[in-house]
Amino acid sequence: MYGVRVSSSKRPRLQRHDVVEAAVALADEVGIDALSMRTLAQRLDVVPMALYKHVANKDELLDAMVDHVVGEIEPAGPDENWRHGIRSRILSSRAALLRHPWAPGLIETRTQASPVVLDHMEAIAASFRAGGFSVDLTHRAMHAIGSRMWGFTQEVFPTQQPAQDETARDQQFGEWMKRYPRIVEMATEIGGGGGCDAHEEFEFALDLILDGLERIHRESARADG
Amino acid sequence: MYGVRVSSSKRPRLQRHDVVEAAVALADEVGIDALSMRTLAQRLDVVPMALYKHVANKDELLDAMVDHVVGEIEPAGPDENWRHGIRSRILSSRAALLRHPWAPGLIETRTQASPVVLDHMEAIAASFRAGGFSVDLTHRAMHAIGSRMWGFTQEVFPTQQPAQDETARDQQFGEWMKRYPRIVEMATEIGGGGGCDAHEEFEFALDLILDGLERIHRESARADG
DNA sequence: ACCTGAACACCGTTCAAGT
DNA sequence: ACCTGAACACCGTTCAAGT
Repeated sequence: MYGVRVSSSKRPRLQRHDVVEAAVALADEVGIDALSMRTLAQRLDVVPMALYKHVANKDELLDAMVDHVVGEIEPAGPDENWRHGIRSRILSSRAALLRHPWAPGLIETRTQASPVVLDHMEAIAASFRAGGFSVDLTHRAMHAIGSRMWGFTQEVFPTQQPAQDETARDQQFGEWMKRYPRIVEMATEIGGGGGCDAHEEFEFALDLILDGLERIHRESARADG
Repeated sequence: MYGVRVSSSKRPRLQRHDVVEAAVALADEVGIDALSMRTLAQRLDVVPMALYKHVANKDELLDAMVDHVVGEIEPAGPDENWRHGIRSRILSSRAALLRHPWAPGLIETRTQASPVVLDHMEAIAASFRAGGFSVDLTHRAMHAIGSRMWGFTQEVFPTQQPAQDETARDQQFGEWMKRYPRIVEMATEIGGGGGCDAHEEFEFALDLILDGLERIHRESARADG
């Protein structure tokens, strides 16, 4: 009571896993920009330098965070159909990454691929190959899927924050109508809300690419046979 | 002589444009991470605070840098064919962005779209609409293209740096062969070099998407007629 | 041998004191 | 009115001094 903390000697020794887990949780709460070695240490009730026992530097911590998130992907069981297998793996990847909005940005900036990341890519490539894709077409297919293999796409539509007072807002809208009519009609298209179902858009684009790949694969198979 | 500088009063007054241009050049040279308000000020032979006369803060500077790069895109003339028009605009966008490797990452992280950015998107959307695409299909098409509308794709293949000594490298390669056979065969596929033609891959994926859109568009037009 | 506080070399930005 | 140096509140990380 009186807010007196339990003796710190009672606290179990910090493990690398605890550090990474806390970092992921903190990033979820406050965003990746607010995650510093110092704020993380504070959260763990530890001196900043103590973290360096478990990670060589911040970059290694970020790598470990990516691994942690990618590790949450539930691998779908093997599927006879290459397309179903890849599709469900990607959607499961999407589900995992959606829980950690900062993860896509981190995956993109990592320079060294970790084993966990490579496992995911290997699994997708193996599905294509098992489906009869040539090495070359598999390679192209991986590029075509790109970051969508992680279940995210770069959001291209800006989140414009509306002006404060009503007249300024009307005026701004009028200007947009004149200069960006095609963007405005898209933004206002759906139920007037302007928001769009990101998941539906994701599946549409994914299927568009898989359709294309399937077609090319079929044609090249016919040409060979 | 003797390294004595010309009186600083001779230096023409700094303009916003100079600041942005110098920032772009500096980022090209030393990378975006090494670009700080302080290093930029030093490059311009000016006290850091002088920059704040021309940009409100660093974020606004980054916005301006994006605008500068996007402004380098040569808009292709209007094209009868929606597909040719969009394709050439995207390839011209790619050419501009390739000169500034840091630009994609910056475009992705900007939260507010600038007029220059919106102009680019508007032009592409307008091409779809002029080609007879419905508002809804245009919307989906924009999402499907995603960041490819700027001419870049997230690089998904890791740049693994090989081990130092030869035996360690052989051993590492052996492990990879066992664990990531599909990735290894893709990496070694082309001429043994392992490098792939990024531009060819880009065009392949772009055409894959445009093919798909063209097909859907044709089918929906037939259904309507 | 282990731990850690102070210190270093940076950031972006504020602000008051100078001209 | 304009400019700017010092200062503030942060960073990631080093390192030597403490136990």
